[in-house]
Parts: sequence; structure tokens; C-alpha cells
Amino acid sequence: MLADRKKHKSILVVDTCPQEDSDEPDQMIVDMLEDTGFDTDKIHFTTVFDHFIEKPSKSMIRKNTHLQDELRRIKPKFVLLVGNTALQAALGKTGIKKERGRPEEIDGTVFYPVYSPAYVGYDERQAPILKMDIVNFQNIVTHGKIPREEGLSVRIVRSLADFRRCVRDLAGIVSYDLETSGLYPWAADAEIRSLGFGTADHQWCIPIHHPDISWTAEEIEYMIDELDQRMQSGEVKLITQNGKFDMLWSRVKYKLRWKMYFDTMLAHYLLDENMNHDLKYLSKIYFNAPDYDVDVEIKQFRGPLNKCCEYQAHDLYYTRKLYFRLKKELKQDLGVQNVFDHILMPCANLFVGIEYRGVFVNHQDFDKAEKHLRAKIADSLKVLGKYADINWGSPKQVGSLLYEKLKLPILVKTKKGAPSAGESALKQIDHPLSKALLEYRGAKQQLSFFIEGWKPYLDKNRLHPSFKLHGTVTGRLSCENPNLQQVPRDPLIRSLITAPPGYTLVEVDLSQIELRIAAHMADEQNLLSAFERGIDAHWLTMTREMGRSGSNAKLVLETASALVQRKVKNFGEAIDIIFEAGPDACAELDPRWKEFRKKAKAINFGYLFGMWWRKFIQYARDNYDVEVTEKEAQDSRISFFDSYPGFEPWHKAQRKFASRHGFVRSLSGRKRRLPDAMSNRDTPEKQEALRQSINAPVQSFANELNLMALLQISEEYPAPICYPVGTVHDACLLEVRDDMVAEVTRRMLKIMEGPDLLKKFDIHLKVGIEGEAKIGPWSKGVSLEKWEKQYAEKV
DNA sequence: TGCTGATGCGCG
DNA sequence: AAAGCGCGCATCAGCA
Repeated sequence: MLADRKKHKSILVVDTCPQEDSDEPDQMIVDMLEDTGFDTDKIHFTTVFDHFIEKPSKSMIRKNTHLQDELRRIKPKFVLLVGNTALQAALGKTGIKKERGRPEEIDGTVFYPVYSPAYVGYDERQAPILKMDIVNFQNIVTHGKIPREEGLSVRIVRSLADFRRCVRDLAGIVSYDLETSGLYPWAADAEIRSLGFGTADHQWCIPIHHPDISWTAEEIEYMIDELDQRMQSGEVKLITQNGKFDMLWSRVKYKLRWKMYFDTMLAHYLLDENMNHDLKYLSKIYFNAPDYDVDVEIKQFRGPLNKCCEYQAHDLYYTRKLYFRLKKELKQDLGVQNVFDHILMPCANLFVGIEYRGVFVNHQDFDKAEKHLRAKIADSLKVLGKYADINWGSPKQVGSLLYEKLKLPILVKTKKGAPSAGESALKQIDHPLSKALLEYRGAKQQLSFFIEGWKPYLDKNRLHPSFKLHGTVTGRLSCENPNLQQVPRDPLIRSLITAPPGYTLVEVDLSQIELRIAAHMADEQNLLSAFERGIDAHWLTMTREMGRSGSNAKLVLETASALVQRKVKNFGEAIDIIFEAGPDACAELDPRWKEFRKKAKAINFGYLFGMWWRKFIQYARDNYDVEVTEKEAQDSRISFFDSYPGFEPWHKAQRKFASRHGFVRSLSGRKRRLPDAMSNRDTPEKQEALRQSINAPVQSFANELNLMALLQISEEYPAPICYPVGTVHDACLLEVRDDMVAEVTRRMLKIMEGPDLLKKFDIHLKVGIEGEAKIGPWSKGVSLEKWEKQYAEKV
């Protein structure tokens, strides 16, 4: 009891300044402290300024000595810094968002920054964070110091003798972690600052580049060599947290090709796709670890050596510890365990190579495209300049010009009810300005996304996009820096991506894969038999819809007549003729058929995944300048489900399963957790979850098929014959050595029809899978037949 | 001045 | 009552 009291006396709470009307400390803080178990009567309260002050400036805080006086007078052991001003006055740094919850010890006093109650009042979502921080502060006070992980045993390698001890300790389950100068290994000054290994007994830090340690180049080379030999021995199983990052750096900087055995981030991704997967968060929820996050300076190994190593040691320690825990959790669920073992971990290792290789960019075309876009922007600006001198990139300014100055009718509103200056609005506005503006926006966006946006990442002739295997809740990959998956289909941009001399780019995609999977899952007989007969599903939907609605009668009769070379007068007969002829034959006669098929594609996906007819009206208007009446839209939806009667029962079953169990699974066993689906109330969130229960397994499995094929082809045709360079959801991009293009393409198409891994997952599809290959610069590729002809002529 | 959220648009 | 799903990036506006 006595000890407690003594401790309490040494606590100081620092706010910004007294309130205008009272000298009492802030009530929210007092309440939170008491809720956590503090006796606030025994806590000192003070402020940075001894009088009320509206907005303290940086220099005012610097000049003010009140807090320093208080610190000298009270000599607290624990100081709670409330808000950014207190943080700055006490520690001389700002940035409460970053610093909150990070204790710092100076001369035996622990300073602990938290949000100010004013901020919480302004944004109440921050309240739980403040509360959590206060609890952590209490934890520090009862411990009497910043809690340290007790299992930690840091070993800093300062000599070759240390290093040899380290290598001897590397056996069995070993965590691996690097500290680097940044995130992009191809940056000009990028370097690995420290290698770390976590074993059962120690956390070994090998500071390669730190001001306090100096190695000769030979010594570094020796150590890397020794480590490489140790890894090749097969006696070490490497555990990583987002190890693709560390392995990529290791490969770029030291040509190392180590294999990851288990990645904790990917494991947790499969166990709960809805949460974060960063190590600090995982250590906290699994082991109640303290927040050991530090400034970038220390993360990048520029701070005091022992602090840097201690940080790295935490990463190593928890990564290894997480392995044992997550391994057990995966074991509880055979479905996700399979996805982890046979897809995610192999892909993690494969994608190191994919990112290392990157995609090849044609430099000449790149410069040409830049010039072309700049000219286009200048031209449209010339036109726009006649109307006003404003920032044409600002929707607000454009909006006020359109609707206030020019008094154009407001046809579309934004979600917040403001008059919209978006694409859908501009398309409906009949004014020369809108055309120029649309052109301007398009060119400007292409320039800033794909020309300017790519420049910082260009490493000679290559981009190295980063794929996140944990990037989506459905299991698809996401891609960034830059995002290869959002490159426009416009050949001006897309064809910039190609292959280097001696190699050819091959894109292979799974044709209509989501519809095929849906047909399988729903056991939808009409669609299944359509696929069996080799009919294009979008074409089927399109002709059915036209036959029902009787739209575009003139075109239908004309095309049918041209196809059979006689006058066709009966509409139904004409539709049948068109259906049998297929999209390619019709598109040759009239390009509109291509558009109609595209529209049907959107209808298929929209209605299949729960789109309502209202959205269809908007879609038809925005994309096809077609005004569809409410009745027509409603009918089209009904007609879709009449055409494919298997879908409704399947939708029902998915929804029912999700609302009962709170999750659904894809064919591979991957789980999509949808807790909102279990809600008793019929909220928009629940409806959203129910729609996801239909979409997620389809999207998820489409991606898995694609990855299975990618894994298999890269095993059968490894470098230097074939380099996988990326995926775009249902497509793979490969760079294939010129002399092997036909063989590899043919094999890949075959693999896509049924990857070997399907057997391992015991999946038997009722529907055939087809691949489609395009050979040549991206978006300009040709079919295998065409390519072989051209290639034969060239040789 | 640097962050966050909203918007808009590219892709599947 | 309201109803396709999944992403990343640039830009602007609003705020501290």
C-alpha cells in the first residue's frame, strides 16, 4: 500500500494550458485515469502554460519555461503528456499521431504521449485509442518502468568471432528480418543496414551498415557467403514476417535466393482477412506485447546501435514466437491450411523472383507517349481557355463554372447532393466545353498516372511492381508502386510494357472464368451446357435479352440477312442466326455488336452478383448513351434470372450459409469471414455482407486457379526459358525466350485447363476451363496461330 | 506544411 | 430501406 502511494506521487499529467473558466484539470482525462484505477488525488496535474492561451505557436512553446520548472519541482517518475503541445514542450518533437503510445525514458523519467481530449471531442473515433493508451500508461506505472520483453536476448555481431557464434546457432526454426534504408531496393542509395536472425535462444543482429561498426568489403562478402552456405544446408527453416520484402532485398543486394518456410503475415491473413497483419499488431493481440514501434531513424539503423538492435530483436523474437502459434491455428482448419501450404507460401517464394525481374518498358515508346499526351493536354487547354481561366482539375471550380456561371441544367448530383462535375455528368451535358474537358481529364490522368507516375520507379528499362499476396479480403492479389493491374487497355499506354530483345511477352488469361466458376457453384445447367458447347456466355445473354426486348430490330434483321445472304424478316429467326454466328462474325459486319456484347458482359456480372435494376439504368446511360426505362430495366433483370434458373437458389444458399455461420468458403477452402451477415437486424452492412457471400468465393477461386497455373508453368519452364513477371487477377504475364514461345504458350494453355494442384485440393469442376493467349507487346498481342505464322516468316 | 477523407477513374 | 464485388493512385478540400 505504501509503495503504491509513493509511486502515485511521482506521476505528473501535463496538459496544454488551464481552461478559460477554471483551474481544474480536464474532466475527460481525469475520468479515464480513474476508470483505469488511478487515484487522481495522488497525481500531480500541470500545464505547459500557466495561463489560458488560444493557439500556442512553436516559438511560444520553446520560450515557455513553466513546464521545465514544474518537472524540476515535482521530479516525477512518470509523465503523461496530453496533446501535441505537451509533447513538444517536454520532448521537443511534434507529431502526436505518430508519437502517441510510445513511451520514452529520459534520465529515469518515463514520458508517455497521448491524444488531447480536445481532439477526441472533435473526432470520437479516437476515444478508444486514448483509453487504450491510458491503460498502457497505467501498465508502465505498475511495472515501474517501460515493460520489456523478458525472453529477449540480443546479440550484436561486432566481429567475425561473434559472427561464427551466430552461424553455429542457426539451426531449425529461425526467424529472419532485415533493416533497410528504405522500402525500394532499387532506389539510388538503397542499402541493407542490418541482417537479423532469431533462434530459440538469441536474437542475432548483424549490423552491416551502421556508423559505429565498420566491416571491410571482404568481411561482408565472407559473412554473406557463410550464411548462404548455412541456408543451403537445409538445416534452417526460415520464418518471416512479410518475408517477400526481406528476400527481395537480399536478392537485389547480395544475390541471395533463400527459401521462406513460413510467413507469419500470410498465415494470419488466411486466419483473419478482415484484420491488419502487421507484426506490432499481431504481437499485441497474441502476446500482449508492448508497443515497441520506434522512429524511422532507428528502424533504418541510424540511431544508437543498441536501440536499433533492440528494435530488430523484437521483430525477430515475435516473428519466431508467432510461428508456433499461427501454425497451430492453421492446423485447426484444413481448408486454409491447404491454401497456405500449396498456394500462398509457394507464391510468396515465386513472387520474389517476379518482382526481382519486373516488367520491361519500351523506352522509345515511353517518350513518344509522353510527347503525345502533353500535346493533347495543350490542345484541350486551348479550347477550354476560351471559356474561363480556372483550375480545370478542380471539380469544385468546374462545377461552379458549369452550373453558376453558365447556368447549365443540373443533371447529376454527387452523393452529398452537390451538382456533379464528374464524367457521368459531363457526358450528358451538351456543350462544346464538356467534350474538351473530358479529353483534358483523360490525357492528364494518363500522363500523371503512367508517365510521371512510373518515372520514379523506372530502374533502367524495368518497373518492379510490388504484389501484395494479402492485399484483398477475397484472396486476389493487389499491386502497387506502380499498380500493374490498373494499366489502361489503351495501347498507347499498355503496349509500353513488353519484353526485352530475345524474349517475347505472353499474356495468358482464363476466359470468362468467374462465370464458369459461378456456373459450377450454382450447378446452373443452362450456363454449364452453354460452356460445354463452346458458346460465349456473354453472347448468349445478349441475344436472349435482345430476343426478349425486341430492341435494335433493324440492326438485327440487317445483320442476320447479311450473314445468311438472304432477306430475313422474322425477328426470332434473325436472333437465332446471330446467336449461332457468334460475336466475331457479327462484329465484322457491324462494330456495334462488339459494344452490345460488352454490355451483356456487364449485365452478366452485375446481376450475377446482386446488382439491382436501378443501377443498370445508370450503367446503360453512362456507358452506352442508352436511356433504359424502369420497366425495361426491371424486365432485363427478371429475364436474366429466367435464363439462368440455377442462380437464384444458389444465391439463397450462399446467403443462408453466411447468415448462419458468419463465413463462406471458396472451392479451395479459403474462408471469407462475414460477421455482419449474422446480424439480427436487416442493416445495409448485413446486405453488403450477403452480397459478398456470393461474390467472394467466385472471385477467390478464379484467382487461385490463376495462381495454380502460374506456379506450375514456372516449375516446368524455369528461368531462363520463362520468367513470370506479373498477374492481373485472371491473367498471367510471362516473358518467354523467343525460341520457346510456342511450346511454353501451348503448355500454359493446357495447364490452365486443369492445373495439377486441383487434384491436391480434390476439386472436380463440372465446367471446362479455357485459356486464351496473346503474344507480343501488351494489348497488341496476337493469337498463337498468328504468331507462329509471323515467326516462321521471320526466321 | 502534412495528414485524412472524399471523389473520381483506371483495372479485373 | 436499399441493393454488383474487389483493388490503387492522384487530386482536392478541410483541418491542425
